[in-house]
Amino acid sequence: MVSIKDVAKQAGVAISTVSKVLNNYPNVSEETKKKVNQAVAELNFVPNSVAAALSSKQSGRVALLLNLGNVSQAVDEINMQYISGTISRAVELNLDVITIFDSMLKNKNLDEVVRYLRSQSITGLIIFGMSKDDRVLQKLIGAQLFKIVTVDAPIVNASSSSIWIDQAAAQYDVARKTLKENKGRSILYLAGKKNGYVTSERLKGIQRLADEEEIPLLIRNGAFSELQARNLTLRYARKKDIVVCASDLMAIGAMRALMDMDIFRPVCGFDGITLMGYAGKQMNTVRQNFGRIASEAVEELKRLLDGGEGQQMVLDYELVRMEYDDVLV
Amino acid sequence: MVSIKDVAKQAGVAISTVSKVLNNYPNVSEETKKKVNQAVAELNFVPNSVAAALSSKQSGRVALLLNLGNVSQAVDEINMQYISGTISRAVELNLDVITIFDSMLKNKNLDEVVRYLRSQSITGLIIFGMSKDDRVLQKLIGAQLFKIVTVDAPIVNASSSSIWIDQAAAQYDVARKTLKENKGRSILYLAGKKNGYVTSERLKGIQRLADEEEIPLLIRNGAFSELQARNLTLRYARKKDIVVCASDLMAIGAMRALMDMDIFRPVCGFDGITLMGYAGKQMNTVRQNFGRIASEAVEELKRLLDGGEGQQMVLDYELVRMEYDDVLV
DNA sequence: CCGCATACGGAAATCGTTTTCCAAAACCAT
DNA sequence: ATGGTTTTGGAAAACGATTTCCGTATGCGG
Repeated sequence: MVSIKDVAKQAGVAISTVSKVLNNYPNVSEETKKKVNQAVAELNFVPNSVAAALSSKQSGRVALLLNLGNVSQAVDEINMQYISGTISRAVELNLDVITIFDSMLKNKNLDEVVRYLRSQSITGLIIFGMSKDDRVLQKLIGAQLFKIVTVDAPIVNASSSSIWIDQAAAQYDVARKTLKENKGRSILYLAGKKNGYVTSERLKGIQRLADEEEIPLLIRNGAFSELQARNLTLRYARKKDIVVCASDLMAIGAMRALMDMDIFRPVCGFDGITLMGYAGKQMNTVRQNFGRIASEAVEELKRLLDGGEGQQMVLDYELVRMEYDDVLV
Repeated sequence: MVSIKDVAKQAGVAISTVSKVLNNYPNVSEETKKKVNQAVAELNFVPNSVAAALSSKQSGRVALLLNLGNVSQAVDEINMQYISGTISRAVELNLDVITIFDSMLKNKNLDEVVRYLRSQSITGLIIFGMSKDDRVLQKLIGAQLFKIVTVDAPIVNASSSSIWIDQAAAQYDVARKTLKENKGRSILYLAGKKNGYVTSERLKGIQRLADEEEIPLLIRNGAFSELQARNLTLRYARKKDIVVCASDLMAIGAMRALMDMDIFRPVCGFDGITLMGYAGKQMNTVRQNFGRIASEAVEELKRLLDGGEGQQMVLDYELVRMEYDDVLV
């Protein structure tokens, strides 16, 4: 393997000089640079990032933690956007991503998880969709070994940042829009998984709407499950004017149930996934730009790794109405 | 940071001895092992894999190349199964995966791609869904720097293996089943993207069926696109008894078109993705177990990295009939 | 032309392992 | 005891970069 040493010899300069040229250090004359670059080209030299990491003690390695949740269509789409968004931006920023699923962490003891990350020289973590009191997350923060960026799970400390969209506002907005469009006077709300951050935020949003409008609000826990949403809809939808769901998948379940019952109720969802187009009816939903969120998360992590202070960022969302034609490719 | 040196001191042995214990080398007495392990525990020592990689020249780093193709729901689901299948197994085998999307490679010159992989000390590649004469793939093989496992793109050489399912047989089977169940006597076949390996294999399968049954076969190129499948169905479905599609997504497009036309034709797909449940009708399809394929690919790569010879593997598939209840969670 | 400041380039230590090679110790049969 | 194996443990040289520190050119003003 051709090393920096060979380049130095070929260029007739010292090893350290080559390193300086390679890393754009000052105090190297143009002439020397040229010599070095030529030697690099001639020898087709590629720096060994492993050696560089060891030497500089900066691995540039970052782990991406994903919550596979109850595996489903919807989650796949979201996770793929997270993954591709993260990786693309990371490569641009010269970070090196290894992907980890929470399912790989379950039934492992927490120390093992930390050991694994440490052994991999991982210095930064991007964590998607993990509730803020998840024990894994707590352990990772507690270890104080990593810079952490969480998405949709606000944590506050100097070496961590959080990014989220205002779930309460979004839930409020989409429900309100649906309510107004249909002149509804009561709401069936199918909530997400218990104890989740986004679940409780969205609950706040819908609660605020009901309070402001002074209309009845029936809340049932649908746990982000299509089947549960379906069953709850079959059971409760007749009694309320509109069905507001904490996720698109649930909205689809609700819509299907309504079609089976042969009654009409406006339904709205949350997430803006493609599957919405297959629900059979138009629906309002909240589009979160997951790719962009991921990309921002990477940038934020980079900032932390470069010594920046932790901060909180709120990104925007968009209300959309989805139907089949929107997804056809 | 606590290093192997500290462990050696604490245990009262030499560095090399610690290393031997850590890596299960022979010729270390039980007693010494115990001392070392105790020291490791006391100091909470975690080996630095970067240093190990540099020293041993075995990075254990592997890249996973994914074809995002025309980004869609279906592709997301398949890719997620590939990714999670790959990563889970890789961690078990102590390989270290970095994920790359072909979209990150487009409009990069090929040398850059190789340089990137080299600089990352990547020694093995798992490549999903890339046609065998893709220029990137060709370049990677040509570089002779990597052990490669391709999925659904047979290549033959000593440092490469390929895994695939028998696309022709699967296409034949599912189409035949659909034909027989419905006593059809003619076929409209909507094919996949031109020049793809799986496309041409599946074509062979459908062709064989038509030949054997001595029935008319109309082939149109639908490029794995839902919209194209829809349009082609609108145009040609009346003339044939059944519609055989080269992918589930196309099958859904076809089914929707038929519903719009208000005529009935049996449709079958290929892949077995969840989305099929939302098509509105039951359909036959071929279920490929993408997770298992990924897992096998990782094992095969490990074998290659350990010095094994390249080989070809054919995995099995399964005919299924999918409907809404199958996907409800 | 001298002296001083600055730009430039090089020698060498370092990062934390693995691995080779060798010496010492332990064992065994005679 | 002796000599010869076999275990066992240690010293030291890699691996391929980065980075610090220092000495020498170089430039410039006087």
